Amino acid sequence: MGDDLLIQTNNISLKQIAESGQCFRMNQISEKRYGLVAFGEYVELLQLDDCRAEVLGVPQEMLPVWEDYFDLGYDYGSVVKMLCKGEDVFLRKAAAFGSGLRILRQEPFETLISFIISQNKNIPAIKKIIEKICLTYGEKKRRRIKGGSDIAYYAFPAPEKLAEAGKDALRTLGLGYRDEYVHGAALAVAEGRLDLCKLKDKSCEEVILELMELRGVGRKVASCVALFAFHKLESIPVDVWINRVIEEIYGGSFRWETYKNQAGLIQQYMFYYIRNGR
DNA sequence: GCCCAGGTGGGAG
DNA sequence: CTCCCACATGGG
Repeated sequence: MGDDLLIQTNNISLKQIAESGQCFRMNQISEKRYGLVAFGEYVELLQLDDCRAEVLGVPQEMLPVWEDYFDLGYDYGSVVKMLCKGEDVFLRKAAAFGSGLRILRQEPFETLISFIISQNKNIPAIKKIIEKICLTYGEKKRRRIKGGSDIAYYAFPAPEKLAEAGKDALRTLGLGYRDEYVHGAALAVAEGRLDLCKLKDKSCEEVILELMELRGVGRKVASCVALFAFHKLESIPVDVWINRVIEEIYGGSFRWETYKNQAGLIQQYMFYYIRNGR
């Protein structure tokens, strides 16, 4: 089986994280329960109360990885408090509304492919295609979570699998014109031209520029990978929603420099609030 | 049937 | 530099 990881920290909301648009394989099962596939494992997440959550089905040796995944070492409470006390009315509301958000440390390759797919697509469509990719090319596994039934799930495929698949086969999954982008990125990683492991230690801007070498990866997608996989909190993905905030709330420009190493997190509060709050 | 989606690449001005 | 368009597909 596996052990269960009890997470005790302020500012954790599974609901908010699942709806935050940073991950695409975290799905609600029931009121306070979510299912998630990552690191080739299926786990279930349980919201116990405002400051406690539980990860069910974690193998012993994977405990540190999952603690890392949920970024337990970072004090989100202090950022929320700072914003709620600040003068920016919009950010005050945004931080209060999304106070349970966290920036996950997701697997780089999966994050890269996911956000290549995300371009010009809405979140439900993105999730559907990713699931189809996993179903078609990912390894099939089984797992029983305590108090649940036997679950079959599919890991996110390795770069080699998607590289071998070829873009014509990928097209049939509904990727549209993104087929060559996905295939090209998988090939670059599989052939070692792009070493995702090495990016981890580089600066935010270096990560973004290197990822932008890939065809189909612009600044927005690269920024998402930098933020949601490599945890570069100064990375600021600017999409149609953030542009909408800047236009409608801030009259055309926003001073990101004010928030430096928290800019990416600020961006996430904005994104979540404008889409789900007001 | 219509509009739009966590954009990008390419070209024109 | 900024504007503008095509791109393939599907959700609401």
